[in-house]
Amino acid sequence: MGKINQERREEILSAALRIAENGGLAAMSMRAIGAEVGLTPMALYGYFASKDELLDWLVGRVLQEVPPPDPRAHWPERLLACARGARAAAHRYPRTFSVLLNRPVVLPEAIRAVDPLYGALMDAGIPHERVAGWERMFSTFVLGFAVSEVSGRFGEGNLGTRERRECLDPGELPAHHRLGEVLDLPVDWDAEFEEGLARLVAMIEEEGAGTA
Amino acid sequence: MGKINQERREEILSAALRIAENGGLAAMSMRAIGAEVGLTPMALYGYFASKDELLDWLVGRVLQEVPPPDPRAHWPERLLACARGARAAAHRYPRTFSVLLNRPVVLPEAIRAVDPLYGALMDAGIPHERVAGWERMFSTFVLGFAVSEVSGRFGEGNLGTRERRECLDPGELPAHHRLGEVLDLPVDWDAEFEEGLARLVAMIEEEGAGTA
DNA sequence: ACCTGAACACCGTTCAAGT
DNA sequence: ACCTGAACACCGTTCAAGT
Repeated sequence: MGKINQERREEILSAALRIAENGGLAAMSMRAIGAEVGLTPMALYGYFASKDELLDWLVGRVLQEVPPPDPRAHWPERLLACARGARAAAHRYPRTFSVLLNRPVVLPEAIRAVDPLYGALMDAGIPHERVAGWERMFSTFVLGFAVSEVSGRFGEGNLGTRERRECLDPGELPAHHRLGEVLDLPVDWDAEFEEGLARLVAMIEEEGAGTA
Repeated sequence: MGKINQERREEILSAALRIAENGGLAAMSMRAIGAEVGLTPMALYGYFASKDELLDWLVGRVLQEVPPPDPRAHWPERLLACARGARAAAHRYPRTFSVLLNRPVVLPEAIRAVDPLYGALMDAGIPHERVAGWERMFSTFVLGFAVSEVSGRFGEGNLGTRERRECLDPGELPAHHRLGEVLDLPVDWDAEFEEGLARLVAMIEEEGAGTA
């Protein structure tokens, strides 16, 4: 077991990432990945037991691109750095990033990515038994926002919203009708992300201060 | 165009949902769906232009199972009802629910599901131009939490966490090491969801009161 | 330790044809 | 309007074989 060429494995994962970003996750077949690195598809099974396992490793590959925060910075800056780094990775790999939310991650890379968050929350004064819960809140917001953004769930720059709204019975959509054109205003996604983040940090500070 | 048997369409979507829940999303092939409703796979293309479009409709099918809140209830209760209804749907369809976060939803059902949230936020006193942003925060939390729960991202009841932690260099995971056994405590997911929800509602109330 | 070729049981989708 | 059968170009994966 185990004595397999690690560099080659990284090379394969990078190829998979490249293919997914160029043609979408559906284009990322074992055959396509193999061709990209100059191998038969069957050769990949020497590095990954199945395509499913390859996808697990791909989660780790994406997580590696979220740089760990500077440990000398104050805890709010460390939280912000993790959050912004994760969102930046989502923008860099918009077609692949959603795997982070879809797969039950049990990789070393996942634990390694969480550790700085635990550290920052403890430094904020959060009681130990509540650190994991706050980390879940924080990462759920960050990943949920980032995935919604790149998957288009938030609407693609609100194009076409108006038309779609109007082809529905207005009596069925009273709130949309009351809001009207306000819904077509452009959105500053950076600002919205930062505002949510700031609120979370403020809540963490408050809970931390209460027990300091 | 358009004059197609709607009941049959619903029947097909229910069959698709059934198959995905029994065997996972990967088992939901056009062939399997066809067989489940007693049709050739090709017959499905009379109802959906492609499997991708069928998946879009499936999002609507799942959203239909989130009951609209009682419009006579106070706005916080309406928000809570929507959130709990969505999470309940996630628990009912754990293997299918993640499609809600992965697909750019442009269906009437999606707009219909959002309308009660817009209404509640306006009744809370949120300025009109900030209603959509608050709705995104709220639904991101609800969907993100629910998807993380059913996809296993939060850890499967924390089983095996300890072992996984220990096979990593403890010097690389200082925060995990400091927290130690606290990380193995059981989690009350209902309570954690409700706590996050309560915080959101409190924040909404605060912003609404500031401009009332 | 690493890779290949042929083969198996599947996919989504098109197209011509049937009622 | 609705459905079928045959066919095309793909899948992931196994297995025996090669170096």
